[in-house]
Amino acid sequence: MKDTSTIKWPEGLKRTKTRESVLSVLIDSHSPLSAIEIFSEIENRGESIWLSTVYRILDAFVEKGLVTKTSVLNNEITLYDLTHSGHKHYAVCIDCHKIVTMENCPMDDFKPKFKNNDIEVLGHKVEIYGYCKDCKHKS
Amino acid sequence: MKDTSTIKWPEGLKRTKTRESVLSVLIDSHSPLSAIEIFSEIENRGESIWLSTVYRILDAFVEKGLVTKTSVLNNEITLYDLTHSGHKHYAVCIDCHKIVTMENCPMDDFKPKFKNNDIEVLGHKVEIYGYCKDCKHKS
DNA sequence: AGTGTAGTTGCGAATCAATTGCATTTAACT
DNA sequence: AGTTAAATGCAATTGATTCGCAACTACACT
Repeated sequence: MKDTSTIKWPEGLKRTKTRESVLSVLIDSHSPLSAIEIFSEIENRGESIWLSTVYRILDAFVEKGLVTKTSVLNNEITLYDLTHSGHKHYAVCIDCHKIVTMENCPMDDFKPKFKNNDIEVLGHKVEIYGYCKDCKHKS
Repeated sequence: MKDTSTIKWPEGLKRTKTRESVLSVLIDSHSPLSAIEIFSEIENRGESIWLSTVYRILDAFVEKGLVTKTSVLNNEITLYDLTHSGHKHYAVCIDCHKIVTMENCPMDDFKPKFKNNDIEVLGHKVEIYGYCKDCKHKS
């Protein structure tokens, strides 16, 4: 299991074996993972955990800001990733569901306009979908 | 039931009573609705329909391009709306879930950047979240 | 108008991700 | 080491959505 000491452990959460496992998997991953992928990876490593525990741990991490929850493709996929300093957006392959990180953000110099309602904007989400280079040329 | 004849009926779909009902509710609505909201509205009008039928009809309409499916707030809400000529994005109130349409789109003059992967971009989704003016000043 | 048939719906059961309840276990403080 | 609130194992449940199948109906063709 990858050392999780590089991450500052969130206050108020006990440092348990299952939580270390989940965090470790997230640290090792290059891209966002689903709860089931995290669960499977932990089982593959020979450790034991319950899926409901994974969900509970992810919820706790999200609440502490350590992890960011994102969903893409109109509900089909919910993913979890370590919260990165600058926020990120993703492009998703419609076919193989590969996730590619966007390097820039369209909202950086953009002011959303609403007709008469004013909205206190807290955040935004941008998702791009299409085909990755591997899937572009399938049958 | 509102007259649905202003909308060109999609080819290959039989014009049935239930489909007219669903379309009529969508025409009457000012903003996107969930499947259950559509179902309830039809029941409230004294007509009878099954929820699974609503889903099937919405799927068919989406496939024909008549209706657009959107989900917001990280999976919590899936909404259906008549497809508008120009595409739309929404701002969602985190509290009351009110939907406000954005008048402009940040992607209009924006080129997404990816490190080494190239993506054939087919579309995008932008979602803004925050508090609407009604919820801004709650306790 | 009557008939054939593919498409559609009623209805219930099934699915799937996610959540919850409760008894047991454990991390962390004294 | 003892105490306790928090965390987990485990199973059952929820809630949105989908599926299977028999009955029905819109529509095309006599």
